[in-house]
Amino acid sequence: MPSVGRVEGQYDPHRVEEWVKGFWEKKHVYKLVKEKNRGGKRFNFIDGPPYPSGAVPHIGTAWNKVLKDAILRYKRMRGYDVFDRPGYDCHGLPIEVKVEQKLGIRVKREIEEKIGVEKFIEECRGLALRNVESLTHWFKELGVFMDWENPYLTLRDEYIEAGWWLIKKAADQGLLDREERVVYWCPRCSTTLAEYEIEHADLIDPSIYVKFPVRGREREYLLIWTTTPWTLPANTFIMAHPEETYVRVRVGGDTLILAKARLKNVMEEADVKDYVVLEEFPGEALAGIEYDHPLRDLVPLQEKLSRYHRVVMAPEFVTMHEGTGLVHGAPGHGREDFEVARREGIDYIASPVDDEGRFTEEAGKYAGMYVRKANDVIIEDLRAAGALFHEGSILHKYPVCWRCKTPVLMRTTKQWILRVTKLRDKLVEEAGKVEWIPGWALDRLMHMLENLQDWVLSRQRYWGSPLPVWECPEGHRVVVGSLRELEELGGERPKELHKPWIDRVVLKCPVCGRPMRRVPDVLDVWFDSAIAFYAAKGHPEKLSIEDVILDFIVEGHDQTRGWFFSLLRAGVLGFSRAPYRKVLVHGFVLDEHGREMHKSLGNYVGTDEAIEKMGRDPLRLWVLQNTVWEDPRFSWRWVEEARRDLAIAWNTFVFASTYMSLDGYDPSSHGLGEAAGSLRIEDRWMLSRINSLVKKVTENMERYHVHEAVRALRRFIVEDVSHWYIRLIRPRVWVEENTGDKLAAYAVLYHALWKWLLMASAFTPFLAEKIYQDMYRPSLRDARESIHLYEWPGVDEEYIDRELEEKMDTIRDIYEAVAAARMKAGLKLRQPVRRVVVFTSDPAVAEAAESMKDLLARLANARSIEVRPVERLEEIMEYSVEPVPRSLGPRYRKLTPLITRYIEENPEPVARDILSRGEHRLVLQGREITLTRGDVKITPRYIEGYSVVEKPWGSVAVDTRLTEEEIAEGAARDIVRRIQVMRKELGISLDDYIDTVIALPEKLAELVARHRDYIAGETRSKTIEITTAEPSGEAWDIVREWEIMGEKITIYIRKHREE
RNA sequence: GGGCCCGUAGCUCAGCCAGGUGGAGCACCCGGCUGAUAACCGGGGGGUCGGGGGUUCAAAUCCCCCCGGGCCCA
Repeated sequence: MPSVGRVEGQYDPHRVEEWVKGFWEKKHVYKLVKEKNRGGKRFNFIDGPPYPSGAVPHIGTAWNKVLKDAILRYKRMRGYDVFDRPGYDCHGLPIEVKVEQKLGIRVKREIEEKIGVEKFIEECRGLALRNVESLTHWFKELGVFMDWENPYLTLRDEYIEAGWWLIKKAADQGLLDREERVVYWCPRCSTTLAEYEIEHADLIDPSIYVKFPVRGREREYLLIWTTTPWTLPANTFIMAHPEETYVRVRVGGDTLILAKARLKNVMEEADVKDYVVLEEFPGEALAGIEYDHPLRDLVPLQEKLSRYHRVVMAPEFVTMHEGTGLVHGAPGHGREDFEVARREGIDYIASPVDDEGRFTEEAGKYAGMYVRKANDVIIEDLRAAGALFHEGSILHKYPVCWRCKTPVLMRTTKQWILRVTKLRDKLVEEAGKVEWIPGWALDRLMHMLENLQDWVLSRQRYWGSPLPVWECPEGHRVVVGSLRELEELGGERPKELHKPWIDRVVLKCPVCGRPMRRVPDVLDVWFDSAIAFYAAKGHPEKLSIEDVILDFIVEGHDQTRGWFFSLLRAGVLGFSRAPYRKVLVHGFVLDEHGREMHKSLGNYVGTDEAIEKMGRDPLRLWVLQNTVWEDPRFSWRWVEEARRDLAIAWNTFVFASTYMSLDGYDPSSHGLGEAAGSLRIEDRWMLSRINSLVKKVTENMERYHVHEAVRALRRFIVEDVSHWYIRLIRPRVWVEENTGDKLAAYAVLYHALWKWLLMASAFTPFLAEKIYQDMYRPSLRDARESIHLYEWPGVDEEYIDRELEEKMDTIRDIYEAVAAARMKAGLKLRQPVRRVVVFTSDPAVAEAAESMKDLLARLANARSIEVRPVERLEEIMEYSVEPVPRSLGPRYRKLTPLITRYIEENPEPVARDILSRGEHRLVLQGREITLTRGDVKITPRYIEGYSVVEKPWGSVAVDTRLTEEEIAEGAARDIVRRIQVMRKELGISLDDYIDTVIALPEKLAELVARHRDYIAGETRSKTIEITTAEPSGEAWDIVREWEIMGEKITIYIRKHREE
């Protein structure tokens, strides 16, 4: 006959988790879980690939994976066949940089010169794969059930090939193009830098105001401000704001043009006090004004540029926060300038700077100078030309190379782009069809789509997917969509698709027949992850649309602009659809002060450390209970708190399983059906609560409010089960015989805990598994190998009784008042009292107290509960009344003492009349006297024998008058408790018997003796002696002195041995 | 500089969408309880609901501005 097994010992996460880990491994539980739903309804999910630059995941990454795990476990429990392949984003500069550091490479060209690309690539791959392996280890440690044997890796040939397909597809639509772009450039490393390779550092730079002479005007100048004098040789135009007001100002013999809003600041900075505003006019009026470059004689390039020199309107780039309101435009050195140049139809983009940051011949006098060093020379030349209005310096944030901290330059280069701007309307439409959780994620994305830029695909690096474009000397171009096409074009399949092997593949130009070589660029890593939605599964030609469109993804809110956005672009490019249906956004884990976690700040917490210190389930519980889309603050204290709550959950199961197994409880023969006739009100309450809980947790999981689901589960086990239900059923469980009453409690507890455990298995899978194996598995016929092979519990609507749940809340409230009233009276809960009176005029409270009288009496340890309307509170009140002579004296003069005495002798009627009617009339010495509120000071108090506590809905009074019988019972319970403490100290098992002697003074002995049988029963005493003398000199296991009701008593116990 | 999010007790957060007497847990102090006890129960101190303005009979809640923090971008 199956019966409930036993959960034992204190909750030790590491002990539990190590065991469970081994169990899952040995029994191949993940595989079994997958097989269970194979072929069922699909849940098409994909893991956003983390970047394997480190070996141990950040705690925020742990959250990311655990969140996915909880959701996928839930979906599997709901019967879905879940696609759960994880992935890694393996290419890119961060890995290249680490390898460069390892190999001692300082400049990019050393890669080819010293190491060779082949070796370099091998190193990059090695580093990526090692980190992939390590990260996978930690994700498994966290209990994340994903297909760790088959992750998708962006470095694999099949993956790269899948990417080629999309580029070909884009090219076929005319969306692949090549054009000049302004990029960040590190002059020391001779390379472009992406945004994420830029840091901002405090730097001191020149801050100069330069006068550009207006063509055809005498001593009239456009005044501009710049902190990068080295960009002046490439000046092409000047930008102004059409809607701002500008002024002509006379300074000395010069006329300067600048924005009115900046005038005061500029003059103050230049320390010019004498200036006269000649004219105000709108910025619009400046449009088209031509000027000459002050350095045109020194810089040959300026000959080419002079035809562009005029003022153009650029409201989006001209601010009134700094500068002069006239902005020097050098499209070769700035993105905004570049944009304006394009808009203005300027086709010559000057960028006279080489790879190492030196001026080229075009810059004339400055040729060969390192640009930042040329600043001083340029300033002197400006001064000599009479063009320098003011020179100062500025401390500002300036972008620097994250690797060598060199200030970066902006420089023009040719880059390959995807013209996604042409797809904007479709992107907007598709983004709107997706369900975003929370909704504001869509706002973010839409904002970005409004400012949509073309996608710069190419990078001049090594470790990346190769751009599949080949060109011949005639300028003919092919885009290769697959390896098959490569071979069809006369190429030989290389060893692998990375550089340098792919660069050796030479094709034959289909137009002119000449050899074609590959454009040496690699792809932006965002392109790699963008195609994961299909590339993780294979080449798109072999996939159906249902394979490709994801049901659900979840990542951090930084990915709105990252992965969510790039997936959307790739989805629309490749399939004219958003590639996902629902997107959940999660937050960032900050340190306990709300700052970002950084290794350099010393506030970094790794997953390894968190697991080691706190355990996996506590960590999981903590991360999962945080509001999904907000940024939680990490502190060890919170994880510790989560651990403590799990300990309470664990103890709940220890309690249940201990008694059930002791009694050989078999749920299959004494289940809820059998218990139906014996259910007490608290049982019906518990059944209602657990089903309400299942409903609530399910609803929240369906809308991906994981934190609400987790909080509800946590609250339920701690408060409803541990703190309340178990407390209520405890006495029933202590009964030795298998009464229907006890079995009903078992059935309910067993059932409720099982449903809870099933739900908890999605969130704290280790704890749930261990409890299942220890307690539930032995009790079930056809038990499954693992708890993770069960379905999500259903809701038994017929058990839900909202009214009962509300009533129980009221009972808890009343009970709190009773406890407070007892405390005021110094009556411990063990001491029975005659009665408790609930005074209320709230029908709901009265109804609850009335209908749950028995339960309330048990809780309150009262012989009876009475419910009365609140007016009758008066019956247990009395009033002390003091006359107020200051009020009486002036009115009644000599009568005052008599009135005073009257009041003191008749406090009750005086108080009642004044309180109820506002006055009390009396006749003294023939004179009618009316006492009102001001004449007396009334102090109400409760009569002796009651301790009363007030609540918003009424009052609760505990009758504190104890009879001898009640005192005797209290004493007996006191003694029972002492003996229990001693039993526990003795370390004997729950079902052992003892022998007991209680030695105590005569006056107590009689009282205690009345409850001799009760004491013996509760303490499992086979023999019990109540005596006033010391017992004979037999051997006792424990002897202890106690003080009860102010008297010394001595208790002797020993383990009972059968003769 | 822009977009989005967050700001409520010492700490972490609920309450806000659908306005109606500000809550929980933790921490602290006092008292109690104890056969799941590193637990639990009762009481206490603790709040300009980030600041200011507006709408309203009524604002933590709705609207506007500002400040601080986070993410993304410039």
